[in-house]
Amino acid sequence: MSGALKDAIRVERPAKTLRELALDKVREAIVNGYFRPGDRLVERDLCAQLGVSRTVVREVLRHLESEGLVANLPNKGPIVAQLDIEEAKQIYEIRGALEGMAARLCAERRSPEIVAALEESLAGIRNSYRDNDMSAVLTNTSSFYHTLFTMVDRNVAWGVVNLLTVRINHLRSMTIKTERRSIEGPLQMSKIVDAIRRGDGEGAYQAAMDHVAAASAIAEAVLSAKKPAD
Amino acid sequence: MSGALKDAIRVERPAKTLRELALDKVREAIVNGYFRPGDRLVERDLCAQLGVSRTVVREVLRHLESEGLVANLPNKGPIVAQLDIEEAKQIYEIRGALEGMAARLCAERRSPEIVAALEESLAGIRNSYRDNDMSAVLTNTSSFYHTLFTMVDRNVAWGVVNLLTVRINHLRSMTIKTERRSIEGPLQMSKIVDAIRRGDGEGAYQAAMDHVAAASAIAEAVLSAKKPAD
DNA sequence: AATCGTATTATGGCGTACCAGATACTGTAG
DNA sequence: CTACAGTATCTGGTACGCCATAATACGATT
Repeated sequence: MSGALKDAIRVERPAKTLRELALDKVREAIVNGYFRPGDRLVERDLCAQLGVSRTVVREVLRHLESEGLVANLPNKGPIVAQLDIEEAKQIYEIRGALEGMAARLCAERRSPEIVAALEESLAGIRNSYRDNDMSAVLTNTSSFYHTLFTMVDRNVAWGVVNLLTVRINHLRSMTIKTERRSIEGPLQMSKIVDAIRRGDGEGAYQAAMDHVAAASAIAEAVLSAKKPAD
Repeated sequence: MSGALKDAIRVERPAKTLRELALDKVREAIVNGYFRPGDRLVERDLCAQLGVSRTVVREVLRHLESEGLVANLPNKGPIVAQLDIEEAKQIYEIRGALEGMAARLCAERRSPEIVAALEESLAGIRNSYRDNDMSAVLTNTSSFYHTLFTMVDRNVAWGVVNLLTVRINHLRSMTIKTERRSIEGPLQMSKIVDAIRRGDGEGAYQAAMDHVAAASAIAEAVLSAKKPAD
């Protein structure tokens, strides 16, 4: 049997280790608010809730810690990381720089496939907004940026953006619910696509920056309006 | 006792857990080449070498995995991550974008303190080159960028850059050994400082981009010259 | 009654032992 | 000399136990 083909019939295994499953569960639980920022994450409780051993739980906590989703208080143990407004702004800023970079690269490549793929994602976002399916808005937005990065083979930058994005996920879900966002969001994204279509690197860069800047502004408003009420 | 002062007399403790110590050890061992890319990291061997239990070793390996220093082959276990040239280029590119951003912010702030701090680091680099102390070159370079980011309160971006940098550390130690680098490197960095001094945001951005672009080019040359000989 | 010391509890940090499943290695029988 | 079975190796995962520390509750002493 010669190399290239032997993968074709390879039996697909679950392949996910228990640890990875647990990791996803806990991350999701944090991201979608089941665990609130500041909540303590007691190892033995998590063992019970997840139905896995402490070893696995601890590895998961370590992993989330290095993702910035969990903070570890010395002698007190892990808690869900608090997101302060300053940090959130920085994350948006970084995303702007990287997404702008990717957008510029897409524009410079002048490939119709990229434009097509982006427009498909964009259509998905519009549909999700129309259907009021906010969770779908998030995943489609994610896929929009995913294509933006991967079409120009920037998987590392995409990884970084992803890593940062989970930390502000609850902010994201709040910003997209803002009234004007349902109109302005897709509009700004279509400006990115337009610039890419005309091969306007600088324009694409600016449009991408503008989009996250807008998101950042909304997030800041939301966050500063909420913290005092805490 | 009123809040702001109570930290002043706080007694500080060692606070480092065994896990953190082990993490640093292993990371350093990978970064400075004691473990080579592709080497298997057998858990029980590490236990013996580090003198700690498997629990700790496993958590450390998970952590390094999420840092990208260690890769995990399913059912075969962890190995030291291989750095392919494509990934290295992407990392340099991201650093360029972020360091350029930070440099621009520094320039726009027009603060003499920033310039002073940067020049001090730069002097340190020059001295280290003069003394042929390559390890000191690396730490001083690191401190140069550290000030670049932290002086404008961009600690998140600094974290990202740091995370990425460890992955290309052996490349860094090769690029700085290049003949011309000892002259051109500091020269390019002084251009960044100059632009910041004149408050030229765009110039600082470009200078920072140029610097990493040069590093990237050298790294690519080094890497592609070495891989075939492998 | 206020304060101080002590016991208890909760929890993380760490270690050990064990088992199951996958893989790599090896020696032997045909 | 090959095929196959057995074995060693290693990770993935689990269970359990011990110790240190922090917080809290409680009780004693002045």
